[in-house]
Amino acid sequence: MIPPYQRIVAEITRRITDGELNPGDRVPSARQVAKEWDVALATAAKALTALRQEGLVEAEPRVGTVVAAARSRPRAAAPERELTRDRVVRAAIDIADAEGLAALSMRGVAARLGVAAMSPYRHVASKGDLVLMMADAVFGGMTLPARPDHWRARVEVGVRALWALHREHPWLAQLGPLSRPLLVPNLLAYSEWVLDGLAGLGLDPRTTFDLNVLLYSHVLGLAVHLEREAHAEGATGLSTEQWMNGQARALDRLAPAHPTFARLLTSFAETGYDLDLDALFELGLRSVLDGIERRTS
Amino acid sequence: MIPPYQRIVAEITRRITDGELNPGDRVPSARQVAKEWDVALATAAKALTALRQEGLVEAEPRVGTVVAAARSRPRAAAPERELTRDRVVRAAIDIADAEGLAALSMRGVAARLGVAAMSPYRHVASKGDLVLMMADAVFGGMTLPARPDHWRARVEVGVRALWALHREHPWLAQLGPLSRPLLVPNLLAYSEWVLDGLAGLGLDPRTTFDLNVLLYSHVLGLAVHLEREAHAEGATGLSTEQWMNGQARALDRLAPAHPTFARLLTSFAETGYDLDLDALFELGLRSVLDGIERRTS
DNA sequence: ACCTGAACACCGTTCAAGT
DNA sequence: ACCTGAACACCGTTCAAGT
Repeated sequence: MIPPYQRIVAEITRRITDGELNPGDRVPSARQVAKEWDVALATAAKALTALRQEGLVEAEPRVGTVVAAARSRPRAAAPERELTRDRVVRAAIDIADAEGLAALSMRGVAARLGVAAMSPYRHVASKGDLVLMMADAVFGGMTLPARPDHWRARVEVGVRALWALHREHPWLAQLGPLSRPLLVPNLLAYSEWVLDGLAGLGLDPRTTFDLNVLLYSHVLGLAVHLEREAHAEGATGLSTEQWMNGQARALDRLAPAHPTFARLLTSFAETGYDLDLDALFELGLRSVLDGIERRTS
Repeated sequence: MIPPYQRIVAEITRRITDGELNPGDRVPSARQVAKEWDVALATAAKALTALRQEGLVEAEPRVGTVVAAARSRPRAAAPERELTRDRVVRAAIDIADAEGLAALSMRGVAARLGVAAMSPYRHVASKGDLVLMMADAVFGGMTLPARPDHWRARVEVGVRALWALHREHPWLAQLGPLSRPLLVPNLLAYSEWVLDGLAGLGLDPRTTFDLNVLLYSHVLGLAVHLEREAHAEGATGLSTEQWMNGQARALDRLAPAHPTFARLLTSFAETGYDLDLDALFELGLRSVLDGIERRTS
């Protein structure tokens, strides 16, 4: 008995080798696979993951899953290249960027690098260790411009850079408070920048630290939505809009008990409602900094 | 070859049956177990989990792990009580409250209820389904007082209740944006409350929805810290203070590159620094509401 | 029909066997 | 000595065998 996901893998492999699908072409999404083969979304996702690990397809961040270029296909090749900690960390970041932190496994990292399952363990102590190194690596790539003079401009620049980093790597929001920053040395550069800005206010050390945490939390709270937005569609197989349409009947039932919610929601019937997280980020940032300014003046 | 964690289980079981440890007494913490048996913290935690699943010990939320009362010990007993969806969901909430969402497993739920591993599946479709039901159950228990007249008081009361709920059930922060609230009907009651408050401002529907998301994110961003705080000690085996002391040398090395951070941190040398998340929550809430008020006046 | 044990395809990690 | 396959103790979930 061949498991269903292997039948899907075999068929998509055939389409690629037969030239029905060419490098760069989108392969069916998990949602489409689920429909076409009449399987659960989890099974469809598994099939796509298997194809990805074989190097036949690649997750193109803002496009979907596409057929890999022929020369990148034998990913298990190039075994002469030495396995380094850096390559392990970078492979893990690639996986987390494309598929989320939940899809990151030590075995998956090894497969992506074409090495034995245990080989990464020569370079990282554990999965938790690897995740800290991933965070350190992306914080190390954070770019902060020339230091503005005014405290508020300094803080804004720093927090915006943190938000931009979370946009690029939404899995950062799943790491938690990083309350022990010395384990992620490159996070210190960010903290130093913001604390330096806040220090311009001459508040007591405790309040200064607190405000740094509050601003970090503001980014975190909104960034949590980023990862879910990126993967929610795959999980339910529906876009927010489709889902809203489908729930219209349920909404009618709920309307009597939730009049304000229902009234507001119906006003989105034509235009739709999509969350502008960037605007919310700016609104929250401005509000908090205004609040600080009012407190100290 | 007996796995190390089983040796630990056997020894602690002996201490309980021999009366060295009595109901209500604290058993060694994961940290203490790790030290006493010279094993990794993961192994120690595993031993305690096994004892918990046997019903010999219980996680007492703000105390630690204690010996269970004799009569509650044969937890696998009382099999005559029918397994219901409600009991499955409640057992899962208990586990998540005591040990975090990461420690929640379908098999663990079944073991806690003394039923076969597959029995819970007769009442929930999947683990994801169970988690949604858990969220719905705790949102259903959320208490909102009489409706204040002023819009701002209404919003404050609602958001504070949401924060209180996250304090009680920190795993709520791991659920993500819950951007499809109809799947968690009881969350709608909260949204309705806050939207009703915000509607008092007469803003356009889009901004009203946005502000609801911003306030929700504010709670989420800070609540993320709650779960980690609760479990960070177990994971590293050190309190924040112990850890800070231990890192003093590392700090000295980093001080030249991070002068502001180092200067602020040394000022905590005697008093220590502990995050007052409740104060930060209030500060952020006030700032955001002030910002809204200023925008609309 | 209802319930559940066995099985499958995963995990992270340990450890000893291979080179 | 360095590397890695086999093994262990888990997962969530499917499915067929048991009652």
